[in-house]
Amino acid sequence: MNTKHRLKQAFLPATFLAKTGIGRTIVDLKKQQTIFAQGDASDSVFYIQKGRVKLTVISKAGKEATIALLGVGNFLGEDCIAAVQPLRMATAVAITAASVLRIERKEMVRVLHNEKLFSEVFVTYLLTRNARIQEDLVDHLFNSSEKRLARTLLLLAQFGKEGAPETVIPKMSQETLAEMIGTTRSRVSFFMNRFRKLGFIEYNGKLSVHSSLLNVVLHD
Amino acid sequence: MNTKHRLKQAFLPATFLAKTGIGRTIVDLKKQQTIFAQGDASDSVFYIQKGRVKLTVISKAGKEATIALLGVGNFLGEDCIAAVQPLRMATAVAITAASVLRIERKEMVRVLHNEKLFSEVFVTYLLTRNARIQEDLVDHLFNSSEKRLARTLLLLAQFGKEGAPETVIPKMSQETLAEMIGTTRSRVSFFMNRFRKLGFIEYNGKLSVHSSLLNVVLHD
DNA sequence: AGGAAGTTGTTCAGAATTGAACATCGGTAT
DNA sequence: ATACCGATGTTCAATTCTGAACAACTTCCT
Repeated sequence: MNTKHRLKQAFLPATFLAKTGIGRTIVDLKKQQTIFAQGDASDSVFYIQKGRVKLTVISKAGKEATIALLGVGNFLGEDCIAAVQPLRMATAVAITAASVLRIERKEMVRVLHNEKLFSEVFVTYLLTRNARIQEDLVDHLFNSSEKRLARTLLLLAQFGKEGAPETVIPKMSQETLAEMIGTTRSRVSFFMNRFRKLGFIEYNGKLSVHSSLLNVVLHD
Repeated sequence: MNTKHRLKQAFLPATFLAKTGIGRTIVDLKKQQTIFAQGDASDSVFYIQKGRVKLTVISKAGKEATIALLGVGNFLGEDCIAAVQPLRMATAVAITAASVLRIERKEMVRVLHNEKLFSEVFVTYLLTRNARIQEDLVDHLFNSSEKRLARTLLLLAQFGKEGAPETVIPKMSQETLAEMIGTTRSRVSFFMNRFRKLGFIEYNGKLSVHSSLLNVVLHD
């Protein structure tokens, strides 16, 4: 394998995102560990290789909102690339043990600039993420908190992979669910029990979501 | 100027986005004209050169929501690049006379792939847009409709340019404002009058926003 | 086992929001 | 001018949501 070929290999996205190097280090995280906090200086991008990460924002009034749950293959803190905002706009916390690749801003810019394949993957990622956030926004514009909860549960059920008709959802407190859909915990508790009575979900230790929960979202 | 130099020139983003060519045409639009509609086949991206465009979504229940107001320098319909979703997820309507560059999907992919500078500009655009949508979402998670209206008016006031302390906002019906912040027209009417009585805004034919409106957004 | 701490089920009064109705006020087409 | 139409101001009952409280239940620690 000649040098040129090795160089090219090194920059296939999958390869790049799995290897350390100049400006790239792997960071292992314990459950509950903070990756960065709202207000921190923002000079690196992360790529999730293992585990799950929660993105939250805290308002002036001190309320906390969860704006995204990210998993394997997602980027994190990518806003810093555009360098408009040199501060983290949200807090990122690992909600399971996790492993992330930390890429310094300069390195990220360099690679984006020099490697077509990587750049392509990243653009696709941004477009997908964009679409998802936009859907969340539309959800808020149209739906009641009951429907938003139903939608969130359905999305979480698909979170890992292609869905079996009933899927188990990772442990998640009602408090967090409330933060995600923008309501209060008591409301979440109320609706969860409603869904349970109607047979849309089940739980004792694990939470499983039936496809029948779709009725809540789809019905006028 | 040799051929190579001309070729390079042609792909500086500003140049590219101003010129027609294979897979690129300029489309002139009258006020109220539709660029694409929710559900249409999605095979091109647009770049706004002149005018303003409204992006709306219609829910199953038939309600309409305005998810973005885009101006010069914004892209439109870019989700089709990732090709995950071959259908338009929203409707785009020119709200002033406008001029947009229509770029076919294939051409867009080609240029993104071949032209570093263009790709860089586009990534920056996506990151900015991402941040903006996310802010909109956070706004919904935290704020009451009164604050959301105030925020929207302030953003509209900045819409064109760097802000004079008081800025005139383009004509915009209360109905549209209601769609943007996710509430009812009567609520918008109510708050608009409140803001007026408090001296935060003024209007007879034109609507001007004072910086004092910030108080509404900033106060606990 | 015995807390301590966190999570969940439940209730409720007060606050905010919705949806619909009706009156008013320019425009503007005939 | 008259009639019509869209946009706006205003009201109100019904609905939904918030915020706070308290008890019951789990988990985890020692």
